[in-house]
Amino acid sequence: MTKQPGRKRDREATRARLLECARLRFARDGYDGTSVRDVAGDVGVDPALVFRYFGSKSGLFSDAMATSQEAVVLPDGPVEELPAKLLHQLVFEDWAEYAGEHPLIAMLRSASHEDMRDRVRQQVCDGYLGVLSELAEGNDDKDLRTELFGAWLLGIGILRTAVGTPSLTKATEADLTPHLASVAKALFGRDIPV
Amino acid sequence: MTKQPGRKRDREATRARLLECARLRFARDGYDGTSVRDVAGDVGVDPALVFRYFGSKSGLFSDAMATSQEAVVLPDGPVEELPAKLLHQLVFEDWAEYAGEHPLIAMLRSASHEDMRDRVRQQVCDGYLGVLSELAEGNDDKDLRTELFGAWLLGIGILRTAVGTPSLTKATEADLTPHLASVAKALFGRDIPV
DNA sequence: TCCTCAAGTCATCGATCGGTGACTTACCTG
DNA sequence: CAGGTAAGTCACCGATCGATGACTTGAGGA
Repeated sequence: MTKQPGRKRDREATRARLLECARLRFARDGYDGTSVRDVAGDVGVDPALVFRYFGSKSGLFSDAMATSQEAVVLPDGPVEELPAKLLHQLVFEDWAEYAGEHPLIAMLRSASHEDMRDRVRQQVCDGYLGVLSELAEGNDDKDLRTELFGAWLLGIGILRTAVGTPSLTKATEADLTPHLASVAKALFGRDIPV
Repeated sequence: MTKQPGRKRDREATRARLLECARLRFARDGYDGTSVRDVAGDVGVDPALVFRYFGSKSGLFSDAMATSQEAVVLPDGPVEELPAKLLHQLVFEDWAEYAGEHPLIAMLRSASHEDMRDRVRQQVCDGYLGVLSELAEGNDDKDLRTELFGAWLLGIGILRTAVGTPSLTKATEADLTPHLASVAKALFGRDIPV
């Protein structure tokens, strides 16, 4: 990712590399902890180029997070397998691109600005909660129970990666699956085989 | 909280006011988003005084968070009431001193530095998880189930205050208690009246 | 080959940050 | 009332930040 004197001049490729490095930096160090010079230095390019391409630092941030949203692939398949799949994706998948943390958890680090909060909420609601809502039945408080289950998955991810609580950090996916099933049954009122 | 020309020169009182305003700033804007000049301006004092009292910005941060830890009162009483009390304290109590958010959730905003992560982990483990562990029985994975329940409470707090998910934001304490009971029963294997 | 236009660079600005040391002011004591 | 001491202030430093505009360089077409 360092400057290579003989590389070609390719606007789109350079732009993509800037976005990639920006995603990693913003996720690992947060918005304030990342400077435009850092990102440009990772790509091996002059910092002024970042402003030519993205207008401002917040523009770079928005574009980087917008492209990251496409990278999150929501699982499909039988609804009974959704909790296990979401747990795997939120907690156990190796998000090397985001310094080992899930993008959502990493984004919370930069949630000081209001637009970041809106983006996280939209991604959570339209993405994960929308998938999870297929699990809930009934009309009374379907959405609430869905969000409660999503809160659990998010809390597990945060305690594991951001806080580093001992038992959850050591736990394997197999250690969590039985509890995943029992909590899913308690919230959704039906058996969820995992 | 502005400068009052006729106020007395009281080192301890000024120091306490600095810590109070620092806690609010750090919680609301994060470590990087808070400047020493901001905190000093809130108290109505010269920024240089902050360095005279706390040595550095990180010293101010450490002292502010150390004093905040004492402010967290862990509930006691019958173990059966612990989940409801913790839920109230983590989610529904009005933490006006910390811009409406629970200190733990606010601290995650400043978790870019490593010592912040250690402090949050220590506070979670020695505090909340220690209290919750009285709920778990058996020896197989007592600690894991305790952390799983703590993860849920933390996730609820984050979805409510930091993400702003719709149903959880609107939910009252009474809306959550039945689900709190069922999940506690699922994880701890015994009835928890709430 | 040479010209053109876009990709990329360079120099620099103004603001703000954490931090330092000399200075001034107010309170307490004798 | 006088003077010492601690609380609080002032001026300033070096570094870094986001951002701007003029400049240079390289690749492709006529």
